[in-house]
Amino acid sequence: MNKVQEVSEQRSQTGRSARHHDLASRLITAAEATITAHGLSEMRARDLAQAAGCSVGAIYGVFPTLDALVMAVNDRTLASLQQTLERSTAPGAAMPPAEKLARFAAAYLAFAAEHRSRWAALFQHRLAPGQSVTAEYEARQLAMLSGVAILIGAICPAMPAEHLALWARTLFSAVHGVVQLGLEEKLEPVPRATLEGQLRDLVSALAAGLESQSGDGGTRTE
Amino acid sequence: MNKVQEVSEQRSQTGRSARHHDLASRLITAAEATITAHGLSEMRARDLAQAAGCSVGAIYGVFPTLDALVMAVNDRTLASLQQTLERSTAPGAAMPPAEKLARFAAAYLAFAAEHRSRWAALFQHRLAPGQSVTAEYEARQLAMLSGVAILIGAICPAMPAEHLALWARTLFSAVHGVVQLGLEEKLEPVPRATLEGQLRDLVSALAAGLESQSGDGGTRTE
DNA sequence: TCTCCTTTATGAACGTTGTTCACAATCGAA
DNA sequence: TTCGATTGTGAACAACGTTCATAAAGGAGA
Repeated sequence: MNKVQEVSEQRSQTGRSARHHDLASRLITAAEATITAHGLSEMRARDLAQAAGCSVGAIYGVFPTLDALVMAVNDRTLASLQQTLERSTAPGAAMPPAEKLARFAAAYLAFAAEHRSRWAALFQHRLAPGQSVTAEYEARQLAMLSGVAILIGAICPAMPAEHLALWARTLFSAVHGVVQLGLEEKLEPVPRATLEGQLRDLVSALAAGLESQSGDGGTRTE
Repeated sequence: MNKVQEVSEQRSQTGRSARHHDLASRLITAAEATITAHGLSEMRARDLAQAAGCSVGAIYGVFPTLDALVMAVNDRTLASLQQTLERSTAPGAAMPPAEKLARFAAAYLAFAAEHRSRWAALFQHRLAPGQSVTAEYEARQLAMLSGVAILIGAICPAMPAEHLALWARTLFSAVHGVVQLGLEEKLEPVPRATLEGQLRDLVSALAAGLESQSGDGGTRTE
């Protein structure tokens, strides 16, 4: 980047980069709307261009690929999910940690069910080989996991940090699995109330198991 | 179907239907090989036709859609998975049921890791709206779940059958979730040994939790 | 074996993708 | 205003799943 470009970017508030950012924003909004309404598989470059009020080619001046646009939507979705989960554990409230975990799981199910398509897009979308995920995206994932780790730490105060991190991943993954296979339509769909019960039982059984083996605490790697 | 066709089908062992079946078999094999080698997303009609020694159009004389061919491959994969899981629990051997569950989970991980693409295809592939899954497919899913239910029943003899079925689904889903998010490459991939540890801990914690609350046994649906 | 009609195979063509590119419009600095 | 670089345009491109007019093949009756 040469000096002329640098200066111009700092000066013009309504210049190139602002328009750039506006178009990006409109495209993300359009993509999000499409995914919400009809799912990731119905997202089309030409439709997005029309919805965002630009030409097809303009998309590629902002995003290198439609996949990058999907990732931008996924970034937003993950941010929303993270906020929802964070609030669900009611950080201020006095409550048994096991109960907080149960609410966490319930909140995950609620989010997945209420924003099904956007949530599904988080997992349907596979990134091209060699490509990695946004730093923000990774940070949010870690934030969600560390929230769970804190709750588990409240149940097992003696557990070392690395084990807490692993258990957090395990518990999160287990909850995710129940939600995913539960909402999957490949087999007969499980009723929402049944899924809630499954999650409650899963979390309480895990919490009980964690308490009872709180001493050696698992995660052995022989 | 008229009477002439009926008779001819019974007579000719190397006639129409046999060739039909042969081509279907070759196509499934080709599709399976492609998925194994390069993943579901690299499967192409023209490549399959070349590999199976037929024209592109001939595919559609055997399968209504490429999706149907994928489902045929998935049927095979699920059959293989079911067999693997069935054997993993060593039905004859005397062993604590919790240990059998642990081996079940380990076998699931091993299958997913060793046949990654074919296993992934089971979940990547979404069936068209209104379409359902093969009867065999559903039967195999139920068989896997009932295998888990039996093991859980050995841990909680007092638990009623419907609760066993639900718990089987929960445990299976939880294990699946750990494996799926563990093998996912969206975040840094978790080492295989760590995943094995996670699954061991998950299963033993769940088993402990199940034993301790064996009385009321959960799955409440208020 | 020959004939005839039904059934099946063929691969060019079709419609729809994501992506690119020659060209035109636009923008910002002088 | 003028000019050079940047950005927007939409027709064109390649690749995809699927279809269809046409050719080939198959089996039943003579």
